[in-house]
Amino acid sequence: MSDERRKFKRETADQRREALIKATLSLVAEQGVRGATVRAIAERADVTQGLIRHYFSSKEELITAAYETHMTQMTDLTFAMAAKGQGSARDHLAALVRVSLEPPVAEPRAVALWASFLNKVQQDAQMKATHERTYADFRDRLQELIRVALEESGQVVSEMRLRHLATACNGVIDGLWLEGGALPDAFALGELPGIGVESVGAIIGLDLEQRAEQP
Amino acid sequence: MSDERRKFKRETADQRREALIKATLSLVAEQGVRGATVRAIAERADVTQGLIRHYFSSKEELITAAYETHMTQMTDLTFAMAAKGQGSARDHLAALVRVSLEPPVAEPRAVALWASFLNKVQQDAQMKATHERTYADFRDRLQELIRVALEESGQVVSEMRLRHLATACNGVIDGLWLEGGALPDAFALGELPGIGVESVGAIIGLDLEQRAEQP
DNA sequence: TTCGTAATTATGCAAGTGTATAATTACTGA
DNA sequence: TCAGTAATTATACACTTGCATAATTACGAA
Repeated sequence: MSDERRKFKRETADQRREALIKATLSLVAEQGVRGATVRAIAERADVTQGLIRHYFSSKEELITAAYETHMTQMTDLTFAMAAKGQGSARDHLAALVRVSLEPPVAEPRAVALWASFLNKVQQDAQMKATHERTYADFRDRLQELIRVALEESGQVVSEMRLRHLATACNGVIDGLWLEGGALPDAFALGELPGIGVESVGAIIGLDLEQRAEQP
Repeated sequence: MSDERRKFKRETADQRREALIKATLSLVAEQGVRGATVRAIAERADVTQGLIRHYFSSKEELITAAYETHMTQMTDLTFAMAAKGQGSARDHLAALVRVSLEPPVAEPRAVALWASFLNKVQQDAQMKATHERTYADFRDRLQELIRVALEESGQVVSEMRLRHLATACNGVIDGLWLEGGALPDAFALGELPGIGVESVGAIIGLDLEQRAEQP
């Protein structure tokens, strides 16, 4: 029988890193950090385990890189999708809320990843930094949208008040995002975006559900 | 030197089970399910590892029991604290929201536990059942509070509408609870309960922040 | 074509994992 | 006081884990 050595193809460093990170994320989503062993990751990326150490100085570093990749992609994807429809600022804000609470942003897989990483985030300094950076990034962008939407309706609010509103809206959005991913069967289709738009509208004092009038 | 066998004291089955569950929960909260090894649990409960198998047929069973204990205690504690002040139904509802978003209900430890268990909950049938039971329990109780508060203000709503309102409020509360525990530094003291009361009030159409008038 | 080298595989190891089982000992009831 | 027994400790085992290192091989440069 074939005791032949396994054939392989050389890939660029970027391709291999990406493949390893992708394999890691899928495993963490399915089985938690616990299930993301070097052997399981290697198998899913279709390489042997030794290669992981060739691209990452430790498994810890791979996990950290995977987390960073995931978080950044999530935030970017969310704002990119919300920016598609070019309407009033109020519509833009409403769209952001909706997009944040629908697939592919809000889904069990993404929440499972978030939950699995939480422990490590609280312990590892670098992951904590990534976490805080992406959180602040999202809230700042949200705050700007709120500011413009309020100005559009003739309201001018203080910077402090604006920060408070953004924090509150961010809390509700993130919260519903988590809830939806953790309990996918608890909400009807489209129910969560509806709750989110209603709540955010109530907090900032704008009716987000009514579409802008036709010109 | 002493190669003496370790001294021990016999305890009741309940005490030992409780101690083992407590040790398990503290380890899971700190280090995730990964850190809750039989040896670590035994050490923290001040017994040797063999004893775990004497009280639980497997480590899996211990984890499941710990989850069940934690979830049930959380729900009961929340409603017990909210029921303390005996005011109007509206005040009672507002108190429930506040209590849910303050320590000791809302704190990093509790959220860390929730997140650590999420993966296992999605895979293990028994844990999934516990999860859904406690969720439904909380929402049903919340729904009843909302119903009475609305009736008190002269409103009668359909059962369907009531279920929708309870789902929405539960989503916001759970969401903010998660957010607060995951990002303890992102909110000022008392900010989260304020956001929660405002949002829940907006959803059901009652001003929860204004206290009931003195008689 | 051939040769050097970096990418990849293969193998081994020490530490940690859950579980099974045997050996002790603290307590109870007579 | 003194067995009996269940609670507890001690030990062993097979398996998995991350990591290190040696052995190969694919591919580009000359």
